[in-house]
Amino acid sequence: MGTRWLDEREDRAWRGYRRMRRLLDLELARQLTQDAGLSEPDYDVLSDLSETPRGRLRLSELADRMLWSRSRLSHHLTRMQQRGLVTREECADDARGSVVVLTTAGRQAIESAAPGHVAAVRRHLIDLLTPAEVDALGALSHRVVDHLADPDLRATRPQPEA
Amino acid sequence: MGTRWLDEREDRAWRGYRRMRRLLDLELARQLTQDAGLSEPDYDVLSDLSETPRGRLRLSELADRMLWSRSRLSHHLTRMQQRGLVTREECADDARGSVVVLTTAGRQAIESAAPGHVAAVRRHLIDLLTPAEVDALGALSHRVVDHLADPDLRATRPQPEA
DNA sequence: GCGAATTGGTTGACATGTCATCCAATCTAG
DNA sequence: CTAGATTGGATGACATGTCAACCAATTCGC
Repeated sequence: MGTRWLDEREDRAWRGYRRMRRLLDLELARQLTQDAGLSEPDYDVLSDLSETPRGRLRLSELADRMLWSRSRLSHHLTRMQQRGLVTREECADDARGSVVVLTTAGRQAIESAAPGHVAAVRRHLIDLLTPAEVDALGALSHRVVDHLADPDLRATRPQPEA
Repeated sequence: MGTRWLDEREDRAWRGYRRMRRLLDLELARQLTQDAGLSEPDYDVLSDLSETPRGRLRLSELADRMLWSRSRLSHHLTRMQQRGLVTREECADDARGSVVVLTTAGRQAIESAAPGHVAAVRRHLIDLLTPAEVDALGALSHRVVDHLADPDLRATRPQPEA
């Protein structure tokens, strides 16, 4: 069977998406390090932590939310720990587990970084879109996410029933 | 001045975009390594090279197209060179320069990887979107790219006239 | 209970990316 | 022409990410 290549409009969307991705990343990373001394991964960790009631989360729970491997998170946390942004505590329920805890410095870092970061996200993305485009992006991305999260739908051909 | 945080729909779009990014990356990388033994960066290098008439491009020209630093590209090329996918040749016009050349093996690699890769892009993204959404994504991403590429527009406040 | 399988997390080796520096070739101004 | 600035690219040191192996605590089957 011949390959269905991308037609002109599909190609335009795909190339545009990848270029946008890359440029947006570069700019947001630049802004973050310059204004707050944080990398994007740092920001994401702190941000997810700060959204929980007391700034604490099981390592695996945090990894799942971020779509990171436990290994990656563990490595990253040791680095952030050395900079005083987070600490690890032992887990009461499960002696294997560890709980990641936002330090005061970490809380401060994310709180002072957030306004500038959000402003950059607005300036370089959100505020450039019409309301309809914002909704379209929301709808389309969630559809893609749901699809990728469902192992059955992800396969090339229909899967045998469970 | 208070921060203009993202409202619910903007937040939904922004989070969705980032999750989509991540999951799509993971899946496409998985598919590429598994089916073709290439990483996404490998694929991009080969792809850009193969789009030129004779599979040759100045290193800096390639770096610019890919939005990579020359350093990154240079490192990556030495690795790809060791695997026999590309070679470097001296540049006739400019003795400092070097020309990146697609080898036969490199050409073969991209040609055999492309169909599966495009199919994955379709399956996990393009074919999940309505034609209107494809166009919207194309339009919006190009707008963002143009904005980020223009140093004047990128700044927080209006720049002084040139 | 108890041994086997599983899970949560860490670690080390290695691949990849970034940053600053360096060198040689080119360009520019006088 | 030629000294100084700039450019194209390579390189080494270091930060980050991945993968496989590992260890200890938990869970599962019986």
